[in-house]
Amino acid sequence: MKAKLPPRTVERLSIYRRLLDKYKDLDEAHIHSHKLAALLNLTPEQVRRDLMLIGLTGNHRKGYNISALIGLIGDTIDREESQKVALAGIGNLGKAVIGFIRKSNTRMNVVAAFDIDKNKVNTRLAGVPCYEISQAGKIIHDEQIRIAILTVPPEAAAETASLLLDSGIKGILNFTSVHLDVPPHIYLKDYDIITSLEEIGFFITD
Amino acid sequence: MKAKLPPRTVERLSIYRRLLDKYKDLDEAHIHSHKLAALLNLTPEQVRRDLMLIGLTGNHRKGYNISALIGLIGDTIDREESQKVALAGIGNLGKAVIGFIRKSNTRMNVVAAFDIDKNKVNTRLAGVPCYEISQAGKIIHDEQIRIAILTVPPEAAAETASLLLDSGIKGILNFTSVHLDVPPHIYLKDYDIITSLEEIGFFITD
DNA sequence: ATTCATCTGTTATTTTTTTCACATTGCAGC
DNA sequence: GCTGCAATGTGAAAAAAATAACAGATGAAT
Repeated sequence: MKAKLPPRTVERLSIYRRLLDKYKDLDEAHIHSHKLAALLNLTPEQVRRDLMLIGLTGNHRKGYNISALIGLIGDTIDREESQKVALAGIGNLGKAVIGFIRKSNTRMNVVAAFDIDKNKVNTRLAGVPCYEISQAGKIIHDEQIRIAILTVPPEAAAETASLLLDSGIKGILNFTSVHLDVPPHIYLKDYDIITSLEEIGFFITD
Repeated sequence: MKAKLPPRTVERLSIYRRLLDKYKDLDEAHIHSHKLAALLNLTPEQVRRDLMLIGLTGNHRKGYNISALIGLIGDTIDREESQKVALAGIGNLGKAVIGFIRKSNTRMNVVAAFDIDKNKVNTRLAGVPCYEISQAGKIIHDEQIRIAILTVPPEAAAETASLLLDSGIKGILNFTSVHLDVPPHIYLKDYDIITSLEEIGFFITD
């Protein structure tokens, strides 16, 4: 499996799944591309194309079977049963992210959190054990964690990132506004709150 | 001014400015597209084209004048001196976002925060006054706030969003994983942490 | 059983975004 | 003042993404 999919499609698949997860308890067993598109401000064509790309075939009259859809998206974008994630930086943002992940029913699983503050260490945060950052190398290696979330202050970003990469991390979700210099085989995804805000500021119409 | 720019370009312009803001204290007065591109994992062509689109002309030998660049980006993507922003939902995430914005030197300015929790109300959070959500309509209207950040729990998302829109908000940065149904003239930007994580999970290579 | 409206699956088209390629420019060094 | 290297500026090409268009399928209605 695991065909080469466009990044945008992968993003949307994740969104479809999460939306439909809430939907599946309702009466309907099927959903039309129109409906799904309307719920997500997309076009029906876009939805159909995405589902076509993962090989899902819907019923020409009833639409797509919701549970089949959820299952196939899982087969396509998930890896093992659950993927381990480390989080570095237990501030407000770090805590918020842990809470988010825990509440969602993703297969992403935060198994360790790190900070330099010794007061935060050796506790549990929403079930996640917190360690001192100096132990990150060992724990990430031992637990074979591949994905890290970076929520440290900007001044610690570069150093922490390089520590994470040395420990075997392959993908980073970077919340700091610092631009990280990573080797090409590392998947880096930046999220920059200020940029998003300024984009909104530019595009809103009075 | 305010020509029609591609959304991606606007995003990058915001990033250029923030990066160079840190740079401008250094010795160099100019920067080459190569250098800027390398710092941000972009291509030099992309940088040059973005700058071309806003009408910035660099020196063929020395590159782009940093302060001219910062100034012109400001003229292009900023509106007035500062743009007022409201934030709804003073949890960990809300606090983190307020901190982020305050530390960055953007012209975006969070002038009011709202929550239902009466304990959080009538205090100040990093200088931002906190009000009960019931006052949002009045305050947003009186202060002519146009942009809102939504960091409430998912179950309150739809209701809060519609309250914000009724109060005159034109653009929303949505951190809840709930999909909001907004009229076409509203600029909505969703940010979905889980989706980003799952995207990383899909694209990392072992 | 047949018609019909409507939805899917997919090819074609358009639009957007990125990359390529290269003529042009400006400064350093001779 | 030349000469040449190393930038920029930009049209053209390519790639990626979104949209349109429509043939074929299917269940509902008659």
